[in-house]
Amino acid sequence: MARTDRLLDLVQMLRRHRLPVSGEALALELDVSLRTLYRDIATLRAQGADIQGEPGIGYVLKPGFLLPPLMFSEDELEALVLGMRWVARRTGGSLSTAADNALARISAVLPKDLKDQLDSTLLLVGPTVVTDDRAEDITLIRTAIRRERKLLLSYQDASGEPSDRKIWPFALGFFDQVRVIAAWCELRNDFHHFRADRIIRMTAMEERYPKRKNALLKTWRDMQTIGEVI
Amino acid sequence: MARTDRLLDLVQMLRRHRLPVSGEALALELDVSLRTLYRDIATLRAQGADIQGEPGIGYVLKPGFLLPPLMFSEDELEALVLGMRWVARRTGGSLSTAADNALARISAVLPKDLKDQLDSTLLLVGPTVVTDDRAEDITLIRTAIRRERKLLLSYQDASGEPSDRKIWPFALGFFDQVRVIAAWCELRNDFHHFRADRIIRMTAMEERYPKRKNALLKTWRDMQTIGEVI
DNA sequence: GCGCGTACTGACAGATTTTGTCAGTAGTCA
DNA sequence: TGACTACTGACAAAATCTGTCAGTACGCGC
Repeated sequence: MARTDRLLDLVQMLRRHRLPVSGEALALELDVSLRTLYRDIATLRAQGADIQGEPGIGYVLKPGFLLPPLMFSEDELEALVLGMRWVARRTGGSLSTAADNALARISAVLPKDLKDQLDSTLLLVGPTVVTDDRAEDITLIRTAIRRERKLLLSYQDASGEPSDRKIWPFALGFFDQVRVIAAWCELRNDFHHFRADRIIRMTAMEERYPKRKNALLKTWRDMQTIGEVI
Repeated sequence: MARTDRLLDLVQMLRRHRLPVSGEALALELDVSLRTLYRDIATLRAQGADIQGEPGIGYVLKPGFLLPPLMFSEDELEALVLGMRWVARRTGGSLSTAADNALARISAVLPKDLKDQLDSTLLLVGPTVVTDDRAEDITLIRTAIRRERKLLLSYQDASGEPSDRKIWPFALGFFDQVRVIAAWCELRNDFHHFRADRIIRMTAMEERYPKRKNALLKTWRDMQTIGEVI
């Protein structure tokens, strides 16, 4: 199974490089000939990897990762299906789409009888009563968190008082009725939660905030009164 | 990649047989020698398949399935993580455990940097306000649905009136605050929803109900007023 | 246009892996 | 005990993978 493992390594290498890499460089790193590398690229593409190659430039992999062969139990299949259905119905934007796609991807490689079992999994997700925010905002928030970028908020707090805030978002909490951004607030100079349904306007900034999101989460979790919330 | 494909086929074959199958029969069906089959079994076990083999008996696979190598996008990874977290926190019983396991399984095969990204996915699920039912009941209901077995219910309807019912459960709906069993009720001779928090006592019966759960679901969905609910 | 760097393909022989055969051990059931 | 089966080791044959070489095509800078 040396080849299978090498294919995995190749995907990881491509993931690490953001700029185009030449096939020659990849072949060198994997310690195989260029010809073999081209064959490996072809195999990965056949398996669904979105690898772009341009003559004179090199290879770029659309962000993603390869899962090796994996065993799941029946219960795990049901959990997977229910979870993806929940995300698809309750989050919105690109996350909903991703949940649908993930399920479709799994479904596509399953033998027919299992596919039927998956499609007919009788765990259903009820309709939402959440009416707070536009679906696209979720994507905006997620991107800001992932890239550690500041957000500009026109916010209305519990008392109805409006304010403009610059925040450092580091987590997004999904509650039954509402979504909450956990962030550092520059105005208050402290951690704060922002309910998505109280956001009047939101703008993604290119400015990076000066801490790591994981560090912020850790500090925030250590403050127990808040840590218990999520 | 002939071998990889054959391993997949082998798992499917094992899934189809409920009773022990001899290695010789499997080898014949796969058109390989017995020696090769033993090697394949060993490989699958190394990959995590729970295959039991007993001399003089044959092989049995603990219900499960094998996923071939699969590409996922970053968004799909986030959707997967959030979905599993939701199932783990909000369902209970064996389904929660399955969600945790599924995530752990995926996490285990990921390269370190992706594992970190998975662990630190900052989409969180809020605490539940559901206080309706014991977690084990979910498992009981799921099993009854999967096996198409009747359930005996001591139920208290909306007006508080208690009643004993024999039902044919075919779906389980997850709402924000409550879970609902969709079933055919022998007492009313009609479809009915049963809120899990109004169930006083529940017993799984060995008696099979005389229809297919998918047929019941279809009929039920076609009755639009109810179909809109879930 | 020309040269350079790169992606990509086909052919074929050598290297590597997989497979079959054979031989043998050990466990379970009747 | 005998029949049936899981499992392992060794080794040569078969199949697959790999490297080398030769060639085409595309984009970019000069």
